[in-house]
Amino acid sequence: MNLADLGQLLFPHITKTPEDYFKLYPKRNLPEGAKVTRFAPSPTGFLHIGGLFAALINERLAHQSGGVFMLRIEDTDKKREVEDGVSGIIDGLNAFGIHIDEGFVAKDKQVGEYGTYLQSERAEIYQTFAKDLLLKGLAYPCFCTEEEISEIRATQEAEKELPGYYGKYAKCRDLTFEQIKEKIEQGIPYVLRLKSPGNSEKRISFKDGIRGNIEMPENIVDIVLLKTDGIPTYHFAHAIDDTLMGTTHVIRGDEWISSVPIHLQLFYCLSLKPPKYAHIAPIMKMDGDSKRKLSKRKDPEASVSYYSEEGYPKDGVIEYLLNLANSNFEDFKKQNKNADWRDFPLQMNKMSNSGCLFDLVKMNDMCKNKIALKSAEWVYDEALNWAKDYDKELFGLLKADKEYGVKLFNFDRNPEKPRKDLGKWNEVKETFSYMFDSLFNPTYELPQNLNVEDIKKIASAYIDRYNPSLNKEEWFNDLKDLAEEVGFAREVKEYKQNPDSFPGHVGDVSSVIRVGVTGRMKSPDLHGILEALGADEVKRRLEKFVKEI
RNA sequence: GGCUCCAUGGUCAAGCGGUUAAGACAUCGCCCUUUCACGGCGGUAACACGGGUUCGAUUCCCGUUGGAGUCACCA
Repeated sequence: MNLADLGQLLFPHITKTPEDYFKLYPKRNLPEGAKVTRFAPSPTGFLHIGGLFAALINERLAHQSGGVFMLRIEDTDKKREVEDGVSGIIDGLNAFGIHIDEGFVAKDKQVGEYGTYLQSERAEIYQTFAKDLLLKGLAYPCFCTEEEISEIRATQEAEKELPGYYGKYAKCRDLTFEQIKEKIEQGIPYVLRLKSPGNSEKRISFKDGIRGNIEMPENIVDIVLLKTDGIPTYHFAHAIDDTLMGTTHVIRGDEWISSVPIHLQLFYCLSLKPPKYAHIAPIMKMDGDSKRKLSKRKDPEASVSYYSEEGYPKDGVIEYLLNLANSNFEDFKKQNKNADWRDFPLQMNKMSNSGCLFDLVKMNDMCKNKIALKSAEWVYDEALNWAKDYDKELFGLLKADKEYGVKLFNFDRNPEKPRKDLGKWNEVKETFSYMFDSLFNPTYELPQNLNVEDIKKIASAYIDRYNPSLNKEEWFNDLKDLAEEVGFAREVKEYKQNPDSFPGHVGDVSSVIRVGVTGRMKSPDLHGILEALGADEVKRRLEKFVKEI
């Protein structure tokens, strides 16, 4: 068969050659060792936490080495496409501080010299390379229908043979030019397949950046290069794009690991140098008593939008992910308490190669530590910013009085003994509900060791007694005076020595006031709370308390 | 089922032939303390199993078992 004729028949519109594209996209001028990486999602509008994880690893490795991190959109499957599926992904990445150098940086904005970074707009490029393969006798059109393919599959399954289009099953491999021409003229749809030079006896090996050496049988399947619509499959697009874009390291989910033989073969057939590969283990969750990948459909926490909605501090999420990637991240944080996560030297070879369970409890703890170390102003700003999108009521409350808001977040906030009661912003409202009149709806959890008479007596006595001008020590001394006046022990120690001589001690007195004012037995620094609330409000609340219990 | 990867406490994990088998989260107890939180101290808890190799295996090899991924004109 004359391959040139075939090329003309199948690709009459392709006039360029691969060489033209190599000239168009020259080699990058980057320092030695700089990594060029990419995150290449389909535009489904959904950013999976595993996707964020992969993007983070790629971004870190690129930027740590003075390289480039790209965002390419793999929209070669029309069925999966969602309207405006790109924004959700970019917004997610941006929200978590993943900086994109090249490719899509916003919904309709691409930057970089190696574009377009939208695969559906690169059809001509892929077809040029496909034609080249065809001309070299390494590709052929296949007219098999879906039914024929599944029949082949069925017999292979019955015979316990390797499934796929190859060897004797590859019926279209040996079509003559005339047969092809006739089918084309009849308008029968076809795909372009690779004429795999693979040998099932041979094995290939490669070095995975995370998993080390891996050995697998060579690919022998005549995989689809171009689909019926002329758009490439992932495999083919990967080989072309990552070559032209100068990707040095392909770091992706480990569901791709079994496709590596295909990819290596593709590079071989195209006479191109393959990139280095690294495969990231998926993030799992417990389902009954087996592990499984976090699922988009079943698990709300699979989506990064979940973390935004819940109000997890962005850096807390990223740091948890970094900790999952390299467990020595925690040591680094211990030594560099306030360091930015970008200062941590991430190492690819320290990544785990089996999927880990996503531990929301641990992440929450990391977030608590994160928030505990920040200033009250920062907490106020972040909480406000979260509330703006997710809690209108809280937003109104915080917005109305910044000074008051900052004061709340400042309770017990000192650098030596930071209070850790907030892990995410959606906990703010409940945590501080008693600090806002409109949210204050107490059920009064009473101290079990006191009788109601005493509680009423103490609360009543304090109604007109609170003096906001007292400092903390003076204020507490006054509480001790009050304790004494109602027959309680002035000091806790005193009470513990003679528990039978007193109905309670000064701590119980403060408990009564705490419950009266906040409705609960537990709270941060009571002196601060009273001060923030103000004498009038304290009085009002205690009056209400005495009346209602 | 074929191919591939993985296997240390409940979870994330150090460990690379000789260790009292780190650390963090969770959990329990004690201390500190006007409550809570923080903090301090301590406890419970692990090398899947069976064979080798070796003076010696958590560590190396082989099997078994278990788990995960993948076998599309989806990425």
